[in-house]
Amino acid sequence: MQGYDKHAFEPFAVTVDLAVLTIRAGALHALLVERGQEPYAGRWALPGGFVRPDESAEDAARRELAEETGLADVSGLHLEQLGTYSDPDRDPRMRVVSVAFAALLPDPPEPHGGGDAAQARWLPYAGAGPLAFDHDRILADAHERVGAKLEYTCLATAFCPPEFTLGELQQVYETVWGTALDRPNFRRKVLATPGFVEQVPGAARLTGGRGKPAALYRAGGATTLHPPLLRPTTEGLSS
Amino acid sequence: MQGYDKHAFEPFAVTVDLAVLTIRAGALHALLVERGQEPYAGRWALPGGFVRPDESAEDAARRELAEETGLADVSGLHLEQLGTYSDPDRDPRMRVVSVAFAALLPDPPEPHGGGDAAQARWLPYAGAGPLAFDHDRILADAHERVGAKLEYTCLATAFCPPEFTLGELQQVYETVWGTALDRPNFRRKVLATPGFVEQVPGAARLTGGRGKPAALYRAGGATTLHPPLLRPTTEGLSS
DNA sequence: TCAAAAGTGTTCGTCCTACACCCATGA
DNA sequence: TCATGGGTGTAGGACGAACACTTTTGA
Repeated sequence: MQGYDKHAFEPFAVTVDLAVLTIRAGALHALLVERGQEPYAGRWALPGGFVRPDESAEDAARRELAEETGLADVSGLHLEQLGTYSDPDRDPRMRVVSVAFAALLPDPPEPHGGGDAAQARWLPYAGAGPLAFDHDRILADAHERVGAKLEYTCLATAFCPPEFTLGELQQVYETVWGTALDRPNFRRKVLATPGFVEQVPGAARLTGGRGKPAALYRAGGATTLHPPLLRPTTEGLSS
Repeated sequence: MQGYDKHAFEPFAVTVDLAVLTIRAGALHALLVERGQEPYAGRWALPGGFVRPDESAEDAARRELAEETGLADVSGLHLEQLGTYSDPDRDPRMRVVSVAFAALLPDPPEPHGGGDAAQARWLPYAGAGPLAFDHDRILADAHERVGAKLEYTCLATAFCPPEFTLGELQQVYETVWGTALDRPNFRRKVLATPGFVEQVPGAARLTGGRGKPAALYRAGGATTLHPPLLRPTTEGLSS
């Protein structure tokens, strides 16, 4: 640990990769870009890019998120660091260390390739692979992380528009977890957690064309969920 | 995203920082090194170092862990990526992106500075700060992460020697969480989780000099804890 | 015989689960 | 009037919190 010398070490490129998730038509979708050149030409990949000299990885991720989605304001979107992928061989061209992020957004606006990348598209999570580089693993890690955080945080509202019904909120859980939930119990659980959601007074909306109009809710101030909303026995043990 | 050019971007240094935690004398301790030079000369810092060209961040972290603790075999220790800290100003000398790891180990052997760094020492977690760079935040994030993972994983055994008593396991929880737990209930909870611990047949050990000898247990094969062992109401809400 | 620590039993309340049932709306 | 989805009620069981109690050791 003698004095730093900018050339005492092999230079690393530092990038960000984004696992941008949303729920469309009852299925989990991810935002992907098609690679035009080698390596992995023609394969789908997570959007991402270099971290610039004057920004943090978080800054870079939000910048890329805005560029790739084409959204004017991404400041309210949930963006969370997933982890860093640093295998020496993950990019055959050179040493690239990538900080991966998961981003969650509500109703999916069709993206336009406003940024430097090729056209980005929403593809169903199931059957999206195989992706370029180690992006299959990053995307799977993002799914796993989000699924786990639904249990003990109020994250689910990040998938919903500003005003949503409890049925839509439940669909978030069911889609990410891939399981069905009991509606009455889900409803009670959510409403019993102070600050998870708050009702929009007097508002209601029809959902499936038919049926009773559903009351509308907004995300509340709470971030954690005590007690947690556990997904039905992932593994075959107790309870 | 034209072809990569090794000089098209500002070079980044990539390092690892380690939050090495243990429990000594009923208190959480962290392994720290004293800085000899500016910046932050004389301050304590987390051990760490550069990621080498041919290794991943995980490789580098385990290598540093061996060097700093002086342990011959660190392959069994719990080592987990915490996150990446990439604020452009976090190191005044140059752009350093650091991948932080949390490591957990049982009974603390006094480290010798076998590596390149100055003597590393175990300091109590409480009152360790202020540390150099953003290491206060990294260390706090490690504590928070470990505390949270105790709830829903079998991580606590990583703080224990190969054979331990349930009382010692309970001390891990109480020390990390800073709360007292009911012994009978803790015991039942742990034993009711298949694969959390398995009893060493016939073995027993005196703990406090007095009292009934405690049965010894080994870590089991399970990694997750269903249902979770929640810490007593962190925040003042439901239940 | 006392203190200390391990280990067992029991009670009581709360939460979760599972259903059955009613309400409002469009076709 | 029927299908569809929102919303309420309720009985039973599992689980956790609290605490009394027994057991085994060293002093």
